Amino acid sequence: MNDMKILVVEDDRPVMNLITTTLKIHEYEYSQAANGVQAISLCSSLNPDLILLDLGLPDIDGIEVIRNVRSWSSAVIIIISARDEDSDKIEALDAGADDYLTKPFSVDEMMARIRAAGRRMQYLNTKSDESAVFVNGPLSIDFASNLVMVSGNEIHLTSNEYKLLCLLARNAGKVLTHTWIIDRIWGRGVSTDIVSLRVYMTSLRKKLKAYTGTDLIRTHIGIGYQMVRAENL
Amino acid sequence: MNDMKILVVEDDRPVMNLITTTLKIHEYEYSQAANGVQAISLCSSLNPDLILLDLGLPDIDGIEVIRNVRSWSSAVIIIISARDEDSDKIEALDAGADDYLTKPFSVDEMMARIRAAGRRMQYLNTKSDESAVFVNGPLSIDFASNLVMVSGNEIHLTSNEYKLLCLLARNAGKVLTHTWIIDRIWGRGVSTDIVSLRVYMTSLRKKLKAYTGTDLIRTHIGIGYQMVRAENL
DNA sequence: ATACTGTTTCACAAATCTTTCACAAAGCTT
DNA sequence: AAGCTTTGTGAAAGATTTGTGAAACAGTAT
Repeated sequence: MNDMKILVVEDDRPVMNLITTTLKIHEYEYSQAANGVQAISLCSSLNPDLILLDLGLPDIDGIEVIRNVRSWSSAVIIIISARDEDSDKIEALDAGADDYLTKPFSVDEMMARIRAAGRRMQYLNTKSDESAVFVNGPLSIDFASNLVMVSGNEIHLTSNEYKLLCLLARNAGKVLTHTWIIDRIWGRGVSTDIVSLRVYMTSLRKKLKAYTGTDLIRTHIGIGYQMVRAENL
Repeated sequence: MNDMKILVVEDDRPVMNLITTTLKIHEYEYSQAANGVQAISLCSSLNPDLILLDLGLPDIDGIEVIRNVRSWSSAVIIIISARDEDSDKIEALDAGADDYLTKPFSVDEMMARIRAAGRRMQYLNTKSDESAVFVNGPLSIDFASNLVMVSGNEIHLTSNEYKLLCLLARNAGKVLTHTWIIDRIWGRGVSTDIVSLRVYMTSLRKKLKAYTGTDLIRTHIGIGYQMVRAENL
């Protein structure tokens, strides 16, 4: 039995069945909600560790559900959205969602995300957020000393590169949208283009890959970037 | 050779081998103990700088080992715990452990934490031990007599230059921000500009480089300065 | 007062970082 | 597979930050 409580929010019966059957097979403990009101209510009574949330609910807007839950829960939120809802997806991530699945999705993919989220959860719990040292595979960041090491070799990052890396690292596993990142590096409302962000991603990646072949940063086209935990790839 | 004595306390042979092999590769000096009694005994005779301690020992409770050692030693204690010893982990941190690794852990992560601990340790040691002589490549500083030597030649520094050098040396390896340095040399809230700091950096560097080609001080644009350890460049 | 030493300021050169741009590469859509 | 969109990347242009010599300033001893 996996020690993670999951709340599945989905109004489409067949999809709900597919999900719950899969969760059952993998021995996860789960509850179900078919609409937004029920989701929020169940969420507060069950306090789940992870929420699988379909954005297209019949009553409340999925984004509102995220905002509501995020205001008091630190559960990992994985949203489920149809392909042509890219803008909703971004809004959801900015509202506090952690990752997403695009319909139609494979159950393998779903399970992979859930496992990754489980590790992320555990990481957040045990590290109590403000650990002085961040470690992910060959990468380690000593926040106290402003030092970044790859495979034991110190690498030099510019101020913006370092900020970018810290954002990704402190939210490892989570998908960060372009605008979210830009807001935090250049400040809200600054006209800086996404083009600069791309250039920084290039040089950051180049430096991180100097001593290892692996690229810990994944691109989500049309959405943003994500640092993947080494054990998930 | 890294100048840190490490005591590894682990009863599981394969894990012990993994750890010691890794330490050997990175040229750390280490000793081994397979149980709590041995650990405490070796600890008092060797007085290690860092202890890697598995919580699940066959004889004494790991927490007791920590309490015992902490009562007289200031060694950095990094505990190794299995996932199901999570509550013990908290107790261990309360008892005086400094950091922890959860089994299974990667050797990369272990090394990152050991290095971080090393940096912290060095900071604490040199800070409290005023009579220590700092040595880094061709540079040596005798804090007791305020004597600075480069390649065996005594050099004369002004008061501010000396303060600056001491800050860098006592935090060797660490990146120090401009404001941090300024606060410490001129006092907090003093309006002294960063321009002066630059001028001091120039003259300090000039004097340090008088007898050696190497520049031990690295500039981090937009951030501050760092004294790099000679073995790292 | 003068010489001496150390500190701060200033102006400009040098180094480095940031942004922009053009085009290649990769990813989606049909 | 073709066409369109998004992302990656090297290089140039632009903007900032640093480095440095020299001058102005401050304090002390001669």
